[in-house]
Amino acid sequence: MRKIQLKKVADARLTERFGRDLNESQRLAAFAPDGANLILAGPGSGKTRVITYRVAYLIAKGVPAESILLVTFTRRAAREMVGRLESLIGPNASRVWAGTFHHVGNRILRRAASMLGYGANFTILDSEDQLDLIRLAMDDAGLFGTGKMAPKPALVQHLLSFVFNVGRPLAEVLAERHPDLESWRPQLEKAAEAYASRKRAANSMDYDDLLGQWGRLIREFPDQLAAQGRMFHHILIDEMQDTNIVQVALVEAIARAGAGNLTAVGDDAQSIYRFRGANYDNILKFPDRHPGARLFQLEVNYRSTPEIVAFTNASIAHNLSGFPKTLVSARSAGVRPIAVPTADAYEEAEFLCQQILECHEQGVALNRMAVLYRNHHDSILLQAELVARGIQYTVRSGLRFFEQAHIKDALSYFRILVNPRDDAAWRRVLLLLPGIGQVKAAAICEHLARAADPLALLATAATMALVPAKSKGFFAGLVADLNKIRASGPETNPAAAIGALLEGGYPATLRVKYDRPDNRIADIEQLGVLAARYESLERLIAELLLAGDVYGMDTLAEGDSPAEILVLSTIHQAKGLEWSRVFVPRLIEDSFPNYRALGEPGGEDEERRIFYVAVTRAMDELYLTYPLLISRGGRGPSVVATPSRFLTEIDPSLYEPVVLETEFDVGWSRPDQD
DNA sequence: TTAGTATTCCTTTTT
DNA sequence: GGAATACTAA
Repeated sequence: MRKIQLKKVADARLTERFGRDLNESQRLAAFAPDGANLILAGPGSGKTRVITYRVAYLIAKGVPAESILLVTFTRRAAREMVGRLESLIGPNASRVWAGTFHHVGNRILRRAASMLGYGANFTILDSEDQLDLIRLAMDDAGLFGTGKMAPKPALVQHLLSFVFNVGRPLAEVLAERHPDLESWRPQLEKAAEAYASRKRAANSMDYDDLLGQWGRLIREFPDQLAAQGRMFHHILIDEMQDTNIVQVALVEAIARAGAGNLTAVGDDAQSIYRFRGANYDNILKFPDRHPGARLFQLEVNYRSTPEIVAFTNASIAHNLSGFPKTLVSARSAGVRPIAVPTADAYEEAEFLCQQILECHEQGVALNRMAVLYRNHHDSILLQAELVARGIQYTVRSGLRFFEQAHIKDALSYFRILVNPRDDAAWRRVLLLLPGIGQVKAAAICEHLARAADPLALLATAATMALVPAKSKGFFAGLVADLNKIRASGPETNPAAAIGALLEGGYPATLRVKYDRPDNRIADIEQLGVLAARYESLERLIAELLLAGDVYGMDTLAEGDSPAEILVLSTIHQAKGLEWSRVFVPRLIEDSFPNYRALGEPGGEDEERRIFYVAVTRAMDELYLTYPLLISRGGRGPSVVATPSRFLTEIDPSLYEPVVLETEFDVGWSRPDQD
């Protein structure tokens, strides 16, 4: 009785909050009954709010938190949802299964690994590791040394991943996207098999396997499917438009096996992950796949001014595919978006900095502004200018923290200890030793892979025979280092493992091999600080690899970014976020839309959706800049750039064109003294 | 076989 | 203007 009473109190408080925080259509969506629900939510329409309130509502109704699966697209989105949920319902929030598809897959597969022929200690391969194995697999399949130009490993990797994520046969994808590679098809198929078996032998999974093996689990083990159906009583999918066929098949199968409660949220106009198999048919055809599904539409934009909303509506209207829709701003009038041509990319960077400083003087904190670009490369010049002017910034694009060479080195030592069959990690560590190159490393790896316990085999005479004489000392050092790390008890204390690594021979290697060694060692020390938060090394490694949004140490250092840091981000990374002032640079043909993307079927529409995502991040002011001249990478003369079609196609009354006037205010030129 | 040098080919976006 | 690849000398 008492328990019911408590719940009622919580319920009443929640109901009050619902009434206060949600509008009518948001409330209807959040309170949607069981079954299949589709919530179409335009930018700024309170999508995140609706999902979190729905979860809170379900829990208040008595659904156990741990029986709710909330799949988001990025880890940042997951974290944000859990955070908001916590403020709504308290610590119960952390019991919800919230994370990316890959994240959830990882959690499930750790438990079920042995059923699928993996050890629970399997490693997750990042894209560089994958490339390593693909290269070897291509060699296995005889793609090299044929006298003909074989496709590049990176291309093959992308191709195989794409084939998996769209769930179509290689032959079909090849015919449609790479007819030039048709003649390589038999070898490519062989390479795909070799790659799969190499991964398996190394007890490793790539990102795709986290979905594929999960799929295999529920296909081949009906009791597992049933168990997951029972386990996930309610499934909510965020950013439905970015899911691919594999992901949707997974959750729909689980929902079908269980209670059938599936809520999908998204906006087809914001589908920007086609390159990895996302198909917005998943959202458009949701009603067909789930007859009787309820449809909710949120079309009031609380984020942006009417001027910005008018601009974004006009932009996306140029896409013929997708649901026609018109967002309405709930805000009072502001200023029109501003379009600024600059002489060249340097002037563009200068203008951005100047404008950012001006906004700052008007009282807008730096973290309420962001520069959002199409390509990571577009940020380089700007970064130089920001440094020159002493403006603090953080970059959310390019190399991720764990992808940096020295972090990968450190992780490889640990990966070996967690999963001694991890071929890619062995290779990396061995290549650090002087006198050992690709060939010797491969020989040693192959020798070790044959053993039941590769670590035990390491110090034997048979292994030493494979090591060239001049490397024997270094090799012994490696063995000692590994033993030392193992002795530090990394299973329970990952921070100690990093301490042990730093006391061994690796720092010396790092100093010889890389520039800025002190920074890199500091990075590894920072990794130790992060590691202290994890209960095991295995956990740390997996989390680091699935933490897609961790770019620099400042993000890693914890918490929200301080107020005085400007955000530089790719548009893809900016999804779901908002800023008072948004700057979109490099709006010229070839850059944005990306010329390569234009060559693909449906490419222009996809690029326009990316543009749409960028401009809909702005709350108050939107700046669009484009250089008139662009230099071709240092060499060759500058060429005249064409302003992006995404700008020129829009009714000029919807934005304000600005002409930059250069003030020649330089100290060394004083006409009066001539 | 490795390591250092020349050369080519780029370059989208992410889990 | 940078990284991955191919080439060449030791």
